[in-house]
Amino acid sequence: MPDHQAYLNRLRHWRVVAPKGRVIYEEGEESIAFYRVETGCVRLQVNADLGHRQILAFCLPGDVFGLQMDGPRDTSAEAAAVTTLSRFPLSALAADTWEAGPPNGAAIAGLISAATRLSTTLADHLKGLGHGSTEDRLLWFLEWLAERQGVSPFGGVLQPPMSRRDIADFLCMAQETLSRTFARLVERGLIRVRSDRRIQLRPRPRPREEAGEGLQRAA
Amino acid sequence: MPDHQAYLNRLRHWRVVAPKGRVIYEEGEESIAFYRVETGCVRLQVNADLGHRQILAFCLPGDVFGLQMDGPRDTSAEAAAVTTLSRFPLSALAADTWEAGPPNGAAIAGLISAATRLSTTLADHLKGLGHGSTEDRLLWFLEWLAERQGVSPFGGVLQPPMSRRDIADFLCMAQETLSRTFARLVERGLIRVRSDRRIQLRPRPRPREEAGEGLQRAA
DNA sequence: CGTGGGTTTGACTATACTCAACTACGGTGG
DNA sequence: CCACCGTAGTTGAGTATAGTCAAACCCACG
Repeated sequence: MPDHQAYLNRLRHWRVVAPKGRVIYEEGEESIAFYRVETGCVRLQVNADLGHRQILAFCLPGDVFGLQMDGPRDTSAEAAAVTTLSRFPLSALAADTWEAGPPNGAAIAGLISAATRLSTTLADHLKGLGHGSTEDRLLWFLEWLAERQGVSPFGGVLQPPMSRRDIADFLCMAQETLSRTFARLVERGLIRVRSDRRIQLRPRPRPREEAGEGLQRAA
Repeated sequence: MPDHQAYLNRLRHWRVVAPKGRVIYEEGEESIAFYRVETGCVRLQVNADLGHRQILAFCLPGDVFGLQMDGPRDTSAEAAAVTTLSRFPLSALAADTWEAGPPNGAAIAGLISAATRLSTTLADHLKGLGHGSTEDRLLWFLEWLAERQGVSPFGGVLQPPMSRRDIADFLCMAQETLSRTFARLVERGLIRVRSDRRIQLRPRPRPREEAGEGLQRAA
């Protein structure tokens, strides 16, 4: 759907399939290719010692990641679920290998657009973490996922492709806290968790007077 | 110093000066130009209601920001101090306006590199916020600033161009907490705060055995 | 039917936030 | 020159939120 896809398709590339957990590249490696997610989910992350992880971004179908011209990777990329990718070797960006003639202004715009999109994603992430309680953060995440999966934020059913551990590391909270936060949202009637780990977003929290605790209801 | 600067200089651009607090652009505006910081400091931020701010990035001399081909700005940009900028209208990216002939592979690489650098910055920010106490976060910030200002992380003297309020909003903590955290670092001998708001980084925290609590040293 | 990973629950603690007052500094004007 | 004000920053007290450690749980899989 986004414009830049058209230009990417003119570059040399091919499909690869990554099973869940597969490492696409690791922090510190030299960059030799970039990728577009076709199906599944990739997480960009940094691994601190002792299993402490920080997930910077989830890449869903259509997202381009790993696009940097030089230098070592600043994150690792791993498949958070079984994933198919299009792999674009960086060498394909050399002007003489373009299949459809030399790049024009629009093509450049498309590439920059692709490169920029990750910035937007990261910026959104920072905004989401920025302030707010754990509930706010989780709701923000669910909303984001709803938008990306094309389901209504009111009543839609989400199917998160990533584990709860992943979500916790993405939202910068302990997985226990995430679990409790889910429970609280269920209590408040904002979501319903299905047996198969799918999540139904509930329409309106049914305006109750719980908000005004001190209020006396007129009899 | 970075490669992409050379390619940027071939684009049409001019200098502008922004006094402290000046708004360069605002969230939601259409993008018509991008910028490079020459001197001073720019903050990229989102303004929530009620003065709640979240600063996504500080741009120091050499940094390029605002480079996106279309769509509304996803952040505001304001001068955090008196700042001089180079302004590049987006129209300059149309191939026919290049002053030194049509773009080549290297030029494209340079532009993508410029676009990518912000991603790296945001990624670093996420890593910094990720985990760690307020002390960790502040130390990470000071280290970053030291590197950007080219002073030694051991004994160097920093001159933060931004206010403490800005730093607090950048590190996602209340300004009171930031103040206390500064105090704690001073107490621990890690930094010294000069009268003119400059900060001296102290060499070594005097290696104590607190780190290896459980370790037995072979006699 | 047992094993194991992913997830949930419980009890306790610590860290950082809120509200609030107070201080230090710089500029402005009488 | 000094009094005044506004902004930026600090300090204090109390509280709440989320982290840690630990154990139970559940479901998929062999």
